[in-house]
Amino acid sequence: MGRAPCCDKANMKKGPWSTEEDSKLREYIEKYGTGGNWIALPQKAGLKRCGKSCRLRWLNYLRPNIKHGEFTDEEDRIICSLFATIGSRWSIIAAQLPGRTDNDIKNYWNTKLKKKLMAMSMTSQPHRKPPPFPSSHHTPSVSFPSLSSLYKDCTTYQDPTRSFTAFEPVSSVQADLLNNGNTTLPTNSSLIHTPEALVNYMQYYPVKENFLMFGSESSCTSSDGSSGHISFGREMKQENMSHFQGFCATNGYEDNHNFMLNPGTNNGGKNVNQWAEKPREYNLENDLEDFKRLISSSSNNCCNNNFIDENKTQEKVMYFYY
DNA sequence: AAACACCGCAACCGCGTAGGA
DNA sequence: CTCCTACGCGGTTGCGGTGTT
Repeated sequence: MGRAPCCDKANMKKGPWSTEEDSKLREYIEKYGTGGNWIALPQKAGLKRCGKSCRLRWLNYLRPNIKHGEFTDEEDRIICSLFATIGSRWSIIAAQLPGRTDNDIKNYWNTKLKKKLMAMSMTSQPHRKPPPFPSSHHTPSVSFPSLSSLYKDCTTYQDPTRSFTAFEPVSSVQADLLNNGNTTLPTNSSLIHTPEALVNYMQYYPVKENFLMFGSESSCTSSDGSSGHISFGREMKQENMSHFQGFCATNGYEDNHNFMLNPGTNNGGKNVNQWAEKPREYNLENDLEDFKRLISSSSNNCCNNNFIDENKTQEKVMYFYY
């Protein structure tokens, strides 16, 4: 037995919104507000739309002060940095960018920014042989060089209840979680103040499909990855923080070949907090110089001037190999 | 000029969760 | 405590626009 639909879809209009619908919705909300009830709103406003659809239209398009158009370099930097820190928590990222919606940022990331980062990675490491690029619903993997370009200042971001710093594990709670996994945390690993520290930090990231992993495992088909939302604005729950276990899941890659592959709390009934053998060997030491070079070469530019023409390098930018 | 391919964005879908009954 | 409803989120889809052949 399936989930009950949120509304009677048979009588609901779908697809693009007309200007008439837009103005109806805007006028109603400006006059009466949402009333805290999106389900009832469309009927009151005289719209043949699902409440969810109205909400989305309002939040993503009609709401005042919505910013459309080009993202600035600063916005790029914030997005990348936060993505590296917390993964695909678009609503949280959007909260740091006034006027931007989570949908906007998500689209921007998927269609442009990710490619920019990949392109930059390729220009930085042209000798690398490309592996297959993960499909779009796979974990959003951020390459190290791209992060290095964003690294420069460990920006601190705010949310309603706390602040956190890019590359900083978002909560100390994870230390407890990790210790439960028979691992010893590197002490004082929560902040990275130098490029070298960042490189060292990389040793603690799990690896999947030859990609370094940052933030959450958000492979996220809706059935396996969307659990454990971070409840910013409310007290953080411990299980929610398990997404961040990937930040420092071992006491050193040389000592521990296990990697946290599924840091989520629920993986569709499959293994939870599963430890698995490191999928492949990699020579981090050989890459250190590359990483450092990338850091120094790109630390002053975020996702901008160093980017190559994505249209002309599509073959390249679809791959990144570390 | 037409056909095809690609891209970007708006919108939809389904799930997890909060909160009230 | 359980159930139910609505909300919010993140992943995915589909369409229209643009570029390429």
